[in-house]
Amino acid sequence: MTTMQIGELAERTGMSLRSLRHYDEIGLLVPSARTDGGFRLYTDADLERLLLIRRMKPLGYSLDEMRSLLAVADAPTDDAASRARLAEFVVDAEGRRARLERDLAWADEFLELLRDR
Amino acid sequence: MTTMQIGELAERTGMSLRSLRHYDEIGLLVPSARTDGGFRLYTDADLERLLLIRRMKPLGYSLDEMRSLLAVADAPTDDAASRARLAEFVVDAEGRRARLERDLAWADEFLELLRDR
DNA sequence: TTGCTCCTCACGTCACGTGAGGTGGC
DNA sequence: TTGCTCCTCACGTCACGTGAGGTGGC
Repeated sequence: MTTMQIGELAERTGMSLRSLRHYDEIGLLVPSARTDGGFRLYTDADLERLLLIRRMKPLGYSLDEMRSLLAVADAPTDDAASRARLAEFVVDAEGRRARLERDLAWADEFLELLRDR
Repeated sequence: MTTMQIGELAERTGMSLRSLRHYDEIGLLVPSARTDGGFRLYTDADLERLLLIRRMKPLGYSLDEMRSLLAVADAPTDDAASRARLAEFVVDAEGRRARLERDLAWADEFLELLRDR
């Protein structure tokens, strides 16, 4: 199993070391292993999870909500309750997506105004 | 001169009362007047300024940066130094705009993954 | 006069940033 | 062995949220 230290994970994802340590502290992204000396070791699965987190950030989820969503996404697909919760998340995410697109439109209005000066 | 109280401004822009009071505290958006009793009174010009602020928010400016940018935008157009600073802001804003669009693309990746489950 | 809207403290929160002081590993 | 990377506190910051307790204005 190939692993990487926190610095490599940070560089590959553009996240800060502090953010990764924070995600560990609150249990959002706990490294799969540690060296005897205490260095965090991340696997490719950890990297994938972090990329999911990174994709969720623009939608404005709190770290707590991300943890819930990842828990539901990791749950077995044949569990009815989990499927229902997942469906709720999708509806919510679509609302957030619409707001993000509205934000982009606002930003473009701003750029137009700025260029017109 | 027609004015409005903080509640109306909040409702018309979707901002919280607390945010508007905060913008007043730090000098980002100071109401043009107050009643004798101390109620904030906002003009249409104040509303326009707030709409500008709202358009800047998605680009991730700090409130301090917004204040600087608004100061430059309000400066006379024939001042060479101001024009130069404005041009810098435009370059910076375009970089932020690109990042925002990248964020939207990431969000869409997330939605795809979520729907595929 | 009654509510509804507004006011000012002032402490709390969320997601980290930023040193300080110390140690692990190729 | 040297230096670069990592570690854990722990306080600071930014943009507000959230009461508490009190007052203004149609």
